[in-house]
Amino acid sequence: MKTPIAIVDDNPLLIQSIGRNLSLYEEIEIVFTAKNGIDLLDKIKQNQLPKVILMDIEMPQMNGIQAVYEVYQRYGHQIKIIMLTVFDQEDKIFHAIQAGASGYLMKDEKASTIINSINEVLAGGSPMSSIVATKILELLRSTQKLQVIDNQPNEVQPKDFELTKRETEILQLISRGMTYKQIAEQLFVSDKTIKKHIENIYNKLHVNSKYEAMQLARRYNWIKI
Amino acid sequence: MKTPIAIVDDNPLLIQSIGRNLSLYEEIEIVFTAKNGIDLLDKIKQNQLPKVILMDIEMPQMNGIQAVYEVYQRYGHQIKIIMLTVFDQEDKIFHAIQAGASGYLMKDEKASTIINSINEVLAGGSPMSSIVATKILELLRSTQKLQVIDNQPNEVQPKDFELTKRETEILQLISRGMTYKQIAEQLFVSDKTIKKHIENIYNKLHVNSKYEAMQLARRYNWIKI
DNA sequence: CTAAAAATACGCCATATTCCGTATTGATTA
DNA sequence: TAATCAATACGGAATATGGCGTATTTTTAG
Repeated sequence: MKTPIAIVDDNPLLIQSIGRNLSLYEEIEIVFTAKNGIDLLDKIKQNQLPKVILMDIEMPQMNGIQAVYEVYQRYGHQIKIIMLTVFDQEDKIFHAIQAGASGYLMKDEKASTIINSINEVLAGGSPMSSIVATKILELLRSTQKLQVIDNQPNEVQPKDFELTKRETEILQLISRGMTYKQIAEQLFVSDKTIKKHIENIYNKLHVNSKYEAMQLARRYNWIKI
Repeated sequence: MKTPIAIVDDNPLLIQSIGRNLSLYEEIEIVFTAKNGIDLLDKIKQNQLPKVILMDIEMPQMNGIQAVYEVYQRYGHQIKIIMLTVFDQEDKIFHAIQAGASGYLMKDEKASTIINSINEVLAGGSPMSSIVATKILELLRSTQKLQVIDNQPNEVQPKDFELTKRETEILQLISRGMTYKQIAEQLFVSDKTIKKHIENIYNKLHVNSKYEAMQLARRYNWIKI
C-alpha cells in the first residue's frame, strides 16, 4: 500500500519539481498539495489523511512553523512532518522542532534521500541533513553550558591524574595566579623546587602552562575561585 | 592519504572487533587505541594526532564524557569525536554533546556506516543513529530556551576603567589563557601590537600580570569562565 | 628493614612576559 | 581644520616560565 503524503509550499514551481521527482517512487502517493498553513489545514480535512507532510518553512499567511504546531496539536502522531527548506537558521530549526517537526531537510536534497527520510520518520526516526544535525548539536551545546561537569559531581579527582598531595596543593596556588617565587615563599622551599613540582604537574595533567593547569582545575572544581 | 583515527574502549575484545572491521577500509588508519580517558590523553601526546576518535562512553577511571570534554577543550576542532555505545540514554547523549562530541552511534552499527560517519564528521557533519537523532529532538523539544536572568547590570564596567573596545576584547582573550601569539593570530595583527595593548590594559587596570588582569575581570563578571 | 615514591634542589637554554621607549595611520571631535 | 584618541607596529632589557637533565634527602609502604 502506498504511503499517502502531502507537500506544502507557497511556490507552485517547487511543488511541481518535488512532486515530479517523488512520483517516480512507487511506495508513496501525493494525496494533495497546499500553498500555506491555512490551506493545509483545510485540505487535511477534505482529503485522505497524509501520513507524512513535507513542509516549506517560509510561507505567507500561516508560516511553516505555525502550521507544524497546528498539525501537531490536532493530529499528533498520526501525521509526521518533515521540514523542507533552503535555510538552515538556528532559530527556525529550533522552533520547528519545538513545534513538533520530526525531520529537517534541505530543499536541494536528492529525491532518494527524501524518500528514505519519509520511511525513516514512519519508523520513528528523525532524518535531518548534515548541516542541520550540526546546528542542532550546537544548539544543545549552548544550552546550560556549564552544567556538564557539575552534574557528575567531582568524579575526577586530582589523584586520578596521579597528583600527589604536594602537587595538588601547589596547583591550588597556581590557580590563584601566584608566581614561582610567591609559592616558594608561602611553602618555605626553594623556587627551583616549585618549578620542578609544577613541571611534574604539567606532565601528569598533560598541559603546558599555568593557565591550562588552572583551567583544568577549575573544570573539575578542584578549586573554588 | 589515510585518515588517522583512534579507538577508545575499556574492552579489548571490542577494540579488536571494531578494529578488525575497520581495517578493511583503505581510507583510514588506526594510529592507536586506548583503554580509558587518561590513557587516551597520554597516547595523543605520544602518537600521531588522530583526526577522529571513536569513543566508548562507559569506562573506568575517566569516563567517555569527561574524556570528550578534555579532548574538546585541548584540541578543539583538530580532533572530532564520535561516541560509540550500546546505550542510548538521554542524559548520556546530552552530556556527550555538551562535552563536545560530534557524532553518536550505536555499537552494532555496520562498519560501512562507521566509515561514512568518519567522513561525515571530517566534513563538518554530525552523524548519529536514528534512535539518537529522535532522542535529541525530544530533548530539544523539552528544553525551553532559558532567558538570561543574569541581566542585572554589573556595577563596574570595562569603560569605567577607560578600557577601549579593542582592549576589552583582548582582556577576554587574556582571560582564556591565551598567549600574545595566539591572541595576535586570532585578531590578525602583530604580537607586538597585542603586547602594547596589554601594556595599556595593565596601566588602566593598575595590575601587572595576566593573572591579575584575569582575576579583576572575573571579579567584575566581565567574563563568564 | 628496604625498596619505592615524594619532596627537595640545582643548572642550562629557549621562549614568554613585562616595562620602558618611539612612531605611523586612520577616525573622531572640538 | 587641528588636536586627540585608538589601533597599529617595532626594539631593548630585565624577569618569568617551560622543558630538559641530574641528584640528595625524607617519607611511605611492603
